[in-house]
Amino acid sequence: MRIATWNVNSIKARLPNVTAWLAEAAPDVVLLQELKCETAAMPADAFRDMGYEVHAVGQKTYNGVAILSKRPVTDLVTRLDGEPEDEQARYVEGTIDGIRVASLYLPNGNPLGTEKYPYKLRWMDRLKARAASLLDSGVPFVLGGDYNVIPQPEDCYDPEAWSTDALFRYETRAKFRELLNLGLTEAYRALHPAARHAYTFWDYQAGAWPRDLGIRIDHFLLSPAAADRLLACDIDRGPRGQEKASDHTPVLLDLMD
DNA sequence: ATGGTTGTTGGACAA
Repeated sequence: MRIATWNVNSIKARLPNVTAWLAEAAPDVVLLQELKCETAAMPADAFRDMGYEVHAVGQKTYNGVAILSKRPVTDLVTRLDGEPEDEQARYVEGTIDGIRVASLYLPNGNPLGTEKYPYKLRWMDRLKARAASLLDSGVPFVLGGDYNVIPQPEDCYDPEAWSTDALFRYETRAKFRELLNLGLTEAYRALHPAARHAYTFWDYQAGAWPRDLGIRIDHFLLSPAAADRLLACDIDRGPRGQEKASDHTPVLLDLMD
């Protein structure tokens, strides 16, 4: 099974880029983030025409996640437990061929000193609780998406400059490690321990892309049973260099069938 | 040190 994750920064603005890339990369499952549209406004027909089921969880203007799948998706979950008043569209999860697969958009958390950062940390606690529950269930699972977390200094171009940012500060990385220490495998780093400049996001500003000033924030976290089936995990920088690109580029995961 | 960009939206806000 081939699974892709991609923060598209508006599915409407990115539709030609996304459909062209899907035709070439041919993933069985696609995890999208930052749809920036309401659920009903998701351009689902474009993906159905390519053989995908479409399961979007959207809202106006901000956030929004989706799972596209060539095989049936069952038992959909569309939010994380723990904060019933939270209406941000950041999580969707379903079962595909016996694997629980989630598309998540973890809060950015900037600027520090506002409610945004505590919200990010609480959201990470809620995700950890969900992962613990899935581990208890024994089902293999893959949590993919935009984590808005730079795990290690080698995952950004200038660790010193990022040291006080919500994506990299110590407390954020510690929470991410808590998640990993449940027993999850971060697929890209597990397969490419020495990789440098393996970025998934480059800011639109200040020539970040041509200068390769990026960060690695889009990840796949795998349960032990899913990690046993890990074949490959790679970043495709191609889409970031195209016209009208998202500021993120897709990451691909291959699991043994 | 500031400003630099893109998307949604029709002035900021988010990233």
